[in-house]
Amino acid sequence: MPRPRRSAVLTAFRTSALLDAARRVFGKSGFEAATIAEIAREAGVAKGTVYLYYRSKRSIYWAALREGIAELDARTRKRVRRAATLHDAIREFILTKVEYFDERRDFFRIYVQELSGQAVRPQFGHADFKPLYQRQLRGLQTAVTAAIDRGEIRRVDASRAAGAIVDLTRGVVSRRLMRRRRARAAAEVDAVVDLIWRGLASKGSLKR
Amino acid sequence: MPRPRRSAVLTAFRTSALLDAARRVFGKSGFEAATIAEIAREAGVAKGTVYLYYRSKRSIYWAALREGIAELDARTRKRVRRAATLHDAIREFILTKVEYFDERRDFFRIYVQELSGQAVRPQFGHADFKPLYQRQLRGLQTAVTAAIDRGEIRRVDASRAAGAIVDLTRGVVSRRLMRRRRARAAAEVDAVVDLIWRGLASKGSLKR
Amino acid sequence: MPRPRRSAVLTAFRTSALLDAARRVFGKSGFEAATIAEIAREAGVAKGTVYLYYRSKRSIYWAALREGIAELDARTRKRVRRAATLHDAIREFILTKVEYFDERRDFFRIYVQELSGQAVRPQFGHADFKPLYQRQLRGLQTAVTAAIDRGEIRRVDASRAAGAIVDLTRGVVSRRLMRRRRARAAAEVDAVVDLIWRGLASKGSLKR
Amino acid sequence: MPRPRRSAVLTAFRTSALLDAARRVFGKSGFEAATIAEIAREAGVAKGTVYLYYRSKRSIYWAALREGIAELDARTRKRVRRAATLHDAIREFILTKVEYFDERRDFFRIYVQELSGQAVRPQFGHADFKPLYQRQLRGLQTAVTAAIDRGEIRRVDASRAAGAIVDLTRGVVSRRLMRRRRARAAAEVDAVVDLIWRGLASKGSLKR
DNA sequence: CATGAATGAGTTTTCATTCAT
DNA sequence: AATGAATGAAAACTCATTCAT
Repeated sequence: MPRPRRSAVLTAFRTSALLDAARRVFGKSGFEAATIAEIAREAGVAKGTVYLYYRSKRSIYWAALREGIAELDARTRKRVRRAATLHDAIREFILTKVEYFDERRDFFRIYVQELSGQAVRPQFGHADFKPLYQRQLRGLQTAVTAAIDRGEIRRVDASRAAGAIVDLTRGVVSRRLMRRRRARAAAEVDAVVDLIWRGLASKGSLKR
Repeated sequence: MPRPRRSAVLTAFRTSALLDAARRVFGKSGFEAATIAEIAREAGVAKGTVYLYYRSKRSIYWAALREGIAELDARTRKRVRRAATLHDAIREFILTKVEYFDERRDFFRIYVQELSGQAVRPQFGHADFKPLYQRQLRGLQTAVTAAIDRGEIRRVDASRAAGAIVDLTRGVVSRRLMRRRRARAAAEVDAVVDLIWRGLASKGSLKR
Repeated sequence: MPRPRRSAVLTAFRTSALLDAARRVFGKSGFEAATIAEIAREAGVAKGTVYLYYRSKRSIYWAALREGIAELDARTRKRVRRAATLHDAIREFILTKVEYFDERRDFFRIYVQELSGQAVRPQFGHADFKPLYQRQLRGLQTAVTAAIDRGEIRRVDASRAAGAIVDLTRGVVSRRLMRRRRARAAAEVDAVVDLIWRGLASKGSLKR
Repeated sequence: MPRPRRSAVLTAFRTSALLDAARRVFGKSGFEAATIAEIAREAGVAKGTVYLYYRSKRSIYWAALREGIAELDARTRKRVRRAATLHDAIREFILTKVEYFDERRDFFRIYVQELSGQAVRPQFGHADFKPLYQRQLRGLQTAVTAAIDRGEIRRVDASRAAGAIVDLTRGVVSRRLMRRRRARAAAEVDAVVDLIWRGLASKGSLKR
């Protein structure tokens, strides 16, 4: 295996600096209001240089988004995989995201806006984005189905359950980031996990 | 004091046509990408006419948003007020929104983007918007607290419960609108109400 | 002689109100920044009405300018005519203008800007304007020539002398209007008349 | 700290071309009627390029004005400083301006309009402009005062005398530029200097 | 590879002027 | 005659993208 040519190292270096900068700038201003000039300045390069690595403003935006999602996805999968029960899997799922976005607030701004955009204008999103996002849903769905089969929880629509977990996760993260002082992550996560867990696991019919 | 405009009717007519057009255009493209020219064309008037009724692009955007939210809020309050139990209140809450946004997909796009924006950049957004949105949360919170006092549900953090209801509602609506063919609203709503209800009402500790 | 038809009265009334308003508004903002809407509002009529009396923004501007100049010209001629000597004629000339513009500051703004414009872009001014303005110069020139013939003053270039009188007049008025508190007109005028008079009347050669 | 622009030469070149163009265009049309597009065309660059060097239409206007005034001021001071007597100082003062504006007619248009604007709406105008202009007046005033002290001229109000010199200068320049064929500068200047000099220097009382 | 000057399409907003009522 | 709603041309300014150095 040839060691990377100088240019590969350089490329990796620039790419990383540019994506960092992009995340900050898009996170601060949103896609439209962000400018290539600002990203370049933030990354410490000239404007033209951005175009040596990315074809367009959109494309650096997608790249930043994709990288963040991929990283988040990787972390999530790693931690969820270790969970022995669905309960723990859900807890790890939510906790991973809460912790990740606590670290990367800027990225959350991009992520959530894009997610809303997706929800709302499916035709627009980048082809790469939806699958990455859907994989999460499918992962949860599979876990839920397995738990049903194991008798851990009652028979629920696995797809809807997965959706609900995702929705509640987003809600927790959103509200955390809106507050100036953030509560301990574990406490907040446990509360929402408790809610969803009762929702999934309680059997029989409840008095309304 | 200027005598009244020749025709309040005309103003109402134009205003309404412009807000309709604004909703469609902002819904399709988002705030930044939308153009006044397109809104004008869509409303069947000349560009300058828009400025006879609204001072700026932002202001017609807010007007469209405000009108939609006010209408949604009114409908929601009316139906929730009639509900005898928290269970029914939650059901009506969600159902009202599902039905409203089924009718007004365009508006959902604006609404959800703005909501995400709020979550993410609270300093932006119009002053009018947050209160209108927070009122919802407080309404739910009050209902939850009352239900706890009546012993309908277990002791939960009312604020978190309200947040969860809002999050799940948004999720349901989002996913409905993403699908080409929409399921019956009632079925979908019942499923999510069931989930949240069990989450709130199930007492004792559950095996994990 | 038929008495004026109603419409003639009305026309006179409107015209006068419009010119007053125009003077104020053009005086306050200059030609470009002034708007027909503001003139109409100031005159207490609707925008469209302005166009019943004047064909265009330029034309109401010219009308306001012309009226002011004509009035100023009339006053000046009347007072200058009475003067027995050139010295008095000059004094009356300057005094009339100082007094007139003390009364009508707004008009001075229009007048002086237009005069500068004329000086600078002769091709632009309205055809009516230059003659009105030149008549002043010729009047002074004639008076100077007569004074030379009478031996009141030394032989000077009458045209240049007339120009100098006009220039100094403008300067006095300008500086008066720039100051918050205005000195007595007579004192200021006498000072400048003294200067110009010595300039014109002193004979022989002076040590330099 | 950004390293110096690649080429200060380029900046100087563009700046100069743009100011030249600005002078021509503002001179032709006045501030309001001039357009950035026309300035750009005149300078042989694209519209956007203007904004690389100046932040706004106003700012290129001020820059053109300031440059012209500064140059004129420098020339004037240099030549006036050399004059041994007030008579010569006045002559040099007027002559410098006549010659300068003979070269730069376009600039005169801007200059005189701005001066009128100042006279008439002091609150507008750029902060830099008034001092630059007032310095002239003060310079003349000082020279007049000194001449009085030396007994060169009679006791006159120095401030008024300075004003008169400025007014007459403007008049001479104006009238020169209005004519198609211009007389020799010296002849015209001498005539007006003679006038003002007699005005200032003639002692005793003159028959009126 | 990197730069940053140049470009010009595209957007918001204003306002003189028209014309149906 | 009067109105004022509607029009759309025009202008300042921004910024993604290109390309000569």
